This record gives sequence, structure tokens and C-alpha cells, in this order.
Amino acid sequence: MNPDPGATADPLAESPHPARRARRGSGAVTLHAIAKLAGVAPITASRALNTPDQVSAKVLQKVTEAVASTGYVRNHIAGGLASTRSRLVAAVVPTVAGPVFLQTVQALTAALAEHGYQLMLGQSGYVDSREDALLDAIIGRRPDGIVLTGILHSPEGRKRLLASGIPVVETWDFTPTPLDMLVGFSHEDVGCAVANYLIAKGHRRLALVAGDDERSTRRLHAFQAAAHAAHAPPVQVVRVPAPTTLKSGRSALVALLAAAPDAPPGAVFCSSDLLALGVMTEAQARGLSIPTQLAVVGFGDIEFAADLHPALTTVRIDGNAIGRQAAQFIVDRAEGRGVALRAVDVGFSIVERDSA
Amino acid sequence: MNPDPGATADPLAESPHPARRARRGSGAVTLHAIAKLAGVAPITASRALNTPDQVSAKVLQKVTEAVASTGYVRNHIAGGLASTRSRLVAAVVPTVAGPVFLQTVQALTAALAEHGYQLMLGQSGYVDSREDALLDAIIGRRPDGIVLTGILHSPEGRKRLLASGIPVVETWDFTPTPLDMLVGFSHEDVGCAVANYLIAKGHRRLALVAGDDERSTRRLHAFQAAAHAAHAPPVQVVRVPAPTTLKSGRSALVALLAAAPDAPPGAVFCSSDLLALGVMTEAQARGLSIPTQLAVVGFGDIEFAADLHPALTTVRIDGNAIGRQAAQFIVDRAEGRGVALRAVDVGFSIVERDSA
DNA sequence: GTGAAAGCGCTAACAC
DNA sequence: GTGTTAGCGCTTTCAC
Repeated sequence: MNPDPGATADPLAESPHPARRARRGSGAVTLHAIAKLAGVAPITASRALNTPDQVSAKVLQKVTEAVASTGYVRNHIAGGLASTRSRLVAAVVPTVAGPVFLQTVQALTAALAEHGYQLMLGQSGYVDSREDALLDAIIGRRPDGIVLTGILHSPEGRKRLLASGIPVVETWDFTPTPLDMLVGFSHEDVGCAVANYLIAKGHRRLALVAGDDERSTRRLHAFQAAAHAAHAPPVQVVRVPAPTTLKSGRSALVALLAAAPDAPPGAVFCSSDLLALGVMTEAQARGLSIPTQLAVVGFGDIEFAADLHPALTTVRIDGNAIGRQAAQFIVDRAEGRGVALRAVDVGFSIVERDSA
Repeated sequence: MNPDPGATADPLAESPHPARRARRGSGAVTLHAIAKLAGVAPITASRALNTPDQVSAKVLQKVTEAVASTGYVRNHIAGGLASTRSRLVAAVVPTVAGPVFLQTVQALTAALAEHGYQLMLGQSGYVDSREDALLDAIIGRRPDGIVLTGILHSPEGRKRLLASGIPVVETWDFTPTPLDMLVGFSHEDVGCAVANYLIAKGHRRLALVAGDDERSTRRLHAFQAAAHAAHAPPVQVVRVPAPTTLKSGRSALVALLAAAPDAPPGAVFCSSDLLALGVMTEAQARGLSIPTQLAVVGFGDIEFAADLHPALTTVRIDGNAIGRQAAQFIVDRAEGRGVALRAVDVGFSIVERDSA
């Protein structure tokens, strides 16, 4: 495999021990070999790679050459053990398949990579049982930080996380009692803002289609409260199982129409853009005109929301900003920088397009 | 932080060295502490955790109790260094934001977790420059395997991967010259099959909207060849930049219609479902009826393809199977099991719905 | 600016 | 079935 022998093999041959045990090792080039090639101590080679300005130019050059000639790639596993800094960060999502957290994961991965950190991905699923095993698997890798997106169900799990001493960033929410650090926004404010937006547009008969997860529920309650405060009639509600799909959006509109044939809603707020697309699809299939007969507002500002027909009015969350800020929090903490700020509210905005 | 002192602190106090250096360690409970608590040697505690049937029931119980009482979580970093098996697997995708590889990543993550492996995620982006740095970051973590989805641009990178000796699985393709292991399907066969399908449906004027990536190009060529073989008129082609979007699908249909106002295509094959949704959206906006005036075929069978209106006819790839098989390959290799098979063709199927 | 020694926490190899 | 020993490959501490 290695077309360049000689250079890498010899330095190890003159080991002082007269062959006691045969321990295999990985066979890869080690920092020791680099040091020998460069004629310096291992620690000096280490410094040349990690903190180049702590060594002389001559040493730096020799080490660099040795690295280039051998194709050495440093072993972060060993480094992590010695320094108790793995430069690994874990992200936990319910599932990667959903479109919601993708942008966050993408931004997180990219931002971490810039600082030399690597992302580990864990899926908590929608079942509690897996969560504990996942947490053990993660903590066992001693990441320098854990980013939580979506909820962590078990209180047991929260305890374990806390006990591990690993920095934690919770995202996509803005709870009053964070585990550690927090990057998110208020779901209550979203529900309230959308209700007021629709009411300001002249709508009275409001409806809401929402997943049965906790965050959607919070938006729902705030939405209802705002409608009530504006003296609008009671909000017509349909809950669908999470994760939300286009299909459940279609069914939800059917249910909505069937429930009140005489007084159909004039506007509906969906707890995801996919749900909204489902509502729009069903409306179109039934010849219901949007936004004239039914106004639709989504949530998430999915990539293609602007290009739908009609273009979807929705709530935009800056998933990118969340990912970047989460990365920043963890890197700062790992680097030992004292962070004054522990919670960031990235807010949201209602993107007004054609569907409402 | 830890509300349960006493149990964990004492065993370490009687260290034989009269305090020479102060090395801090992580402060977490170690296997040594567990062993002391259970009254056995560290290696025995290790065996109790890793290979429980190699120890007596009594020892197993004592160790289990010690683990429970201290909340011990084993350090995989240290274990990985000692055993040269990190139980980490890297997956490289162009970007997590695209819907294409999500199912694969999800299945991969889940399947690996079942075997005690954890996924590291790397984004190669659409720029070559990042690739080398990413590869170094990955190899430096000494994963037990690397799963490649989407193309690896640089031949330099391929060389590095090979030299690292890490098992590699390439996915979503079936090339004749794999780096190592392979799970995918033939893009040529897809292009050919779709062309024949449309022709069998009586279509003659075929069009194709495709991303400018390599795989789409291969489908494109096969599609053209099959159309030509069936004596159909030349295929009308529009290329769009990768990653494909709903928006570019809309523009593509505009371009298609503008290019041949007198002889519009009767059927169009899109290189992604998102593109197909864009074409359908634009068609609907223009009052063009699908499938009567224009038949549309997508690629990928995105989650909501069946629920669109009209339901989208598309090419289904079993991303789940790809992810699971890739995990199997890597676990088998890591476990030292000789694998006879090194390449699996998962095939594809045309899912006939209403749009074509 | 450079180095020697020790050891991070675990497991492979060899005993018994 | 269990223990002893050495050491994975790196970085920390302390010393020059």
C-alpha cells in the first residue's frame, strides 16, 4: 500500500527493549517517527504542529518536511486522551430525516470544522428508551460539548448530562430553565405574532394545524390566547402526530372543512411548512383558492417556500445563526474563554408572501 | 454538581506515588475506581463490561453494582487508543441540507448505533479545497470506517484515503473501479429505464431537466441513448446547477417551453423530485395540465412524493438499504469478519403514480 | 526554545 | 476465570 518505504520504518527499529511483547499498534506513522526524522524530541515535534510560534524556524521547517515526506496525520484520539480535549462535539436531533434542523446541523458542522472540531451525530428518535443508550454512547466519547436540538425527553437523561460536566447547548427554544447554554427563540411569541398578523389582515375565523410535540403546543396556546384577546371566535384546532408530513396537512384540511361546513376558516396557521404545503395541495385539489378563500401561514421557511405557487407566507427561523452561535458557545467554553452570555434569542420573522 | 460524594472519591486517594506531579485528568470516575470498588483488577472490570461471559457471575454483579453506584461511563477515547478501534465511523456528504442522502445517513446512524458505533459527519461542500482538510480531520480521528456519499472530487484525496488503510464504502453509485467497498446502483440503468418507460407510455417528444453533477450526467446520457435507440426525436435537455431546487425546476420548464413553442415536450424526466415539484408548480401556475399535457417523472421518491397533487411518478432508491448495508460492511470489517462481498447493487424501481 | 519523565484511561498479550 | 505488565500515541508538568 505504501509506495514509500525506508523513510518510515527504520526509526522504530532501534527500540531499546529487546522485544518483550508484541503489541501491534496501528502501524501508522507516529509523532515519534516524525521527531526522529526531524532530529528533535517528540514534544518539540508536537509543539511544531500545535503551537508553531513556540519553536524555531529551523525546527518548524524540519518537522514540516518530515510530515510531508511521510504523510503523517496526527492521531487525535491519542491527543484527546492526553489533553482531555477530544475536539469532538455531539449533536442530538430527533431524526436527520426531518427538514427542520438540517440547516442548524449544517451550520454547526461547518462552524465547528473551522475551529478544528468534528461533529458526532446522534438520533434520539421519538422513543424515550433510546435516549439513555445514546447519551451513554455520546458521553463515552468525551465530547467537548453537546448540542441538543428538539427535546430531551427523560429527566434522567438531563441529570446524566449535567453530571457528566460536558458543556450543553440547547437550541430551537428559549426556556426559562436551561440546562446550561441556550440558543433559540420564544415559541409563545411566534404563536402570538402570527395570530395578530392574521387578525390585522382582517381574518376572524382562525384555524391551526399543529404537530403534537411540545413546542407546537406552546405556539398553539399563545395563538389561541392572542385570538381570544382580539375577540375573535374560538380557534379551530387540528392536531397531527409528529413528525409532520404533507399528507397529514392534506388530511387536516379535510378535517377542518368537515368540522364546520357552514363556517369554514378564513386562515390557517400550520406548525410546519410541509403541513402548509399539504393544506395548499388539498385546497388546490378541491379547487379552493389561496389566499382568497383560505389564507395559509407555515412555519420554518423551508428552502422552497418562496417558490411555491402561491408563494408561502411563513415564519422564518435563522437555523444558520442558531448553528453558528451554538458552535461559538462550545468552542469558547472549550478554549477556556469565560462566556458572559449563556443565552441568545435569535428571534424570528414573519415572511409575507402570497399565501396569506 | 455531584450530589453523591464519598463513593467516588476515596478509592483514588491511596495512590502509591507520593505526589510527584499534578496531572489533572478529567476528574471523572475511571475503570480503576470501579475495579477497586468491586475488589478486582482493572482488566477484570474491563472484561465484565466488554465480554460479560468471560467473568464469573459474582464478579459481574459486583462490577455492575459499582458502575450503577458511581454513574461510571466508560471512556471510549482511551479504549480506542488501546485497542486501535475507535468505534467511530465517518460519513462524508456534500451537504446535510439536501434531501437526497438524508435517509441514508439516518439509516447509517441507526444501524451503527445498534452495534455500538457512533457517526461522525463531514461536509465536503461543493468546493474541492475543503476536501483535503476534511479528510485530514477525519483520518486524524482514526475512524473504523468511512462512508462516502456523493462524489469525492480530488484524486489526491482518494490516494490519502487509500494510504490511511481505513475501510471505505462508496455509496449511491456503482462504479466499475471502487476504492474499496461499494453500495449503490447503476445510474445508466435508471436513465435507460425511465426513457423506455415513457416511450412505452406512448411519449415521443422527451425532455430532461438535470443537475450538472456527474451522476445526473450519466443518467442523462443513458436516457438520450435509449430515446435514440427507440427512434424518438432528440431529447430536449436543460441543465441546472447542483444542488437542484424547486426554483430551478420552475425556470427549467420556462426554458423548455420557450425553446420549442411549437413542439413542446410531452414528457420530462427530472434529476430530482424537487426539480419535478418545480416543474409541476410552474405547469400549474401556467394552467398546463399534468399528466395530460405534460408527463413528469422525478428521481428520489422524496417522502411526500406520493401525496402531491398529482401524485408524483418517480424513481425510488432505497436509501435505507444503502445506509444499512454500508454499516454492515464496516462493522463486518471492523469485527475482522472476512467479507466475501465487496459490492452490493441495491437497484431501483420506477414508482408509477399519477404524474406520468 | 527545547527536553525528560510521567501518565491520560484503557486493553492486548502473556501468565497462572 | 483472573491478574500482571506493558504500552496505544500523544501532551502535560517541570527543568534547563
